[in-house]
Amino acid sequence: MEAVLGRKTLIVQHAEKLLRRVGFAAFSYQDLADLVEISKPAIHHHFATKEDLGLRVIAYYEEHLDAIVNMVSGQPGGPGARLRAFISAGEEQDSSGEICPLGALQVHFETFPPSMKQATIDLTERMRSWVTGLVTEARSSGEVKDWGTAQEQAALIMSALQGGRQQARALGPAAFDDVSRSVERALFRRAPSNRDSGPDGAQLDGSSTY
Amino acid sequence: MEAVLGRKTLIVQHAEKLLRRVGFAAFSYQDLADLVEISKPAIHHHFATKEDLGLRVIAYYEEHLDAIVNMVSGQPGGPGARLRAFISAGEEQDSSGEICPLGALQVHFETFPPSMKQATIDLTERMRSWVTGLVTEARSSGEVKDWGTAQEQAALIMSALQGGRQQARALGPAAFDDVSRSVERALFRRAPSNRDSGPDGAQLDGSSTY
DNA sequence: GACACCTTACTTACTAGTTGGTAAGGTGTC
DNA sequence: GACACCTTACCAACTAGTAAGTAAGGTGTC
Repeated sequence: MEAVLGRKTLIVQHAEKLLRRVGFAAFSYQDLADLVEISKPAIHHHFATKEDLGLRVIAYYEEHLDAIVNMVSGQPGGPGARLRAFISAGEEQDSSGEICPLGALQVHFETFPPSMKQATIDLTERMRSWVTGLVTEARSSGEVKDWGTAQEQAALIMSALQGGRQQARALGPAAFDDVSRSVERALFRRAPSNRDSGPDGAQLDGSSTY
Repeated sequence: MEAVLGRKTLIVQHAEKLLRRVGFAAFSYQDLADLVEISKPAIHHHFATKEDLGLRVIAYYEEHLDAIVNMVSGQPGGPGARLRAFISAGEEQDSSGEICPLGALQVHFETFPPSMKQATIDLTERMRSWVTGLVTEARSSGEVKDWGTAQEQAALIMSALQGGRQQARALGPAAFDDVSRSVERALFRRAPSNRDSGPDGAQLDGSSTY
């Protein structure tokens, strides 16, 4: 059995990669079974329906967001540093061709059953409100420019980082770094901290951030 | 036959909507046939393989980009006005739940056959270089802030507008307007021209812009 | 004008293979 | 024996694509 990590967890991890790579409708239980090296009905044993599996994957993303929130809140420095940490969290991860989870959920929205649509909406709204809070604090500390509202700035950050990951699929990883730098320059009064200092910044466990 | 618009064109139009809504792998020839009200093999008559159809849809997007380029270059005012016209072109279109074509191509990239992947890369690069040119002109006219490079600013514009359309799927159309306004405020020295003056701006034929 | 011959645009009926999901049973551990 | 976890064998429904035939219309040539 050698369940070092638990088969169920392994299934979810492979499923989330497939969801992000090709979408929910475009991968089959058989694809997943081949990756996990298990029979197809064994997947059904853990997740009776594909909808169950999809919901679990979204829950996995919720946990991923928790990890980001913790990483950012544990960042040394003031609110500005925390916002910067969030914006640059996605940089210099290999993440070749991997798009951001939230973007994947939104784009494949129409292929979801209702329960997954609702979970997508919930996650998006939670993310939006958290980023808006982050921006609000950074604005009141005076480090961030004050054009527009905090909500508008948060919308820019989320949309740009999400779109950037996708552009990188066609243009290569440098395209994402352009966006990440650009977001920071558009928002902060002072220039970005030096970005190409190697892998010293806080890094998350795995795959691309938000 | 009543081919007012041409069956072939009608097939392409429905296919591009499906591609944008659910992705390339997630719609079937039967889905398409039902929409066009024609038999499934009749679609095969016009497009022997799904790949042929996909390539034609991307060519359709190329034409759509041509239309945007023409609309923008025909805009009264200087380079700044042209850039503003591009940024706000996607606003106040109903486009409920419709994401931008380029984003759809990039996100569904991995489900494409090689020829469609290449066409996606080509279209993305053409778009990137055109937007970068637009930004470069607007910068030299002094209307645009000069943080970062023109390429970085162009990357921000494209990514943000693309991500914004997707966020709107989960958060409603207002989320996109937040982004659109935000992009303009992040880039231009002067505040945006009044945006809620009703539908008087240049509008394109149909569905969501880039 | 009438016949031959072509293309375009479709139809119904089919193929081989894949889809999510199920039924029944085997094997281990507590 | 009860449960977790897995297997093989199967199902109906669906997939892209094919085969074969039909109806309409154009374009020659006599």
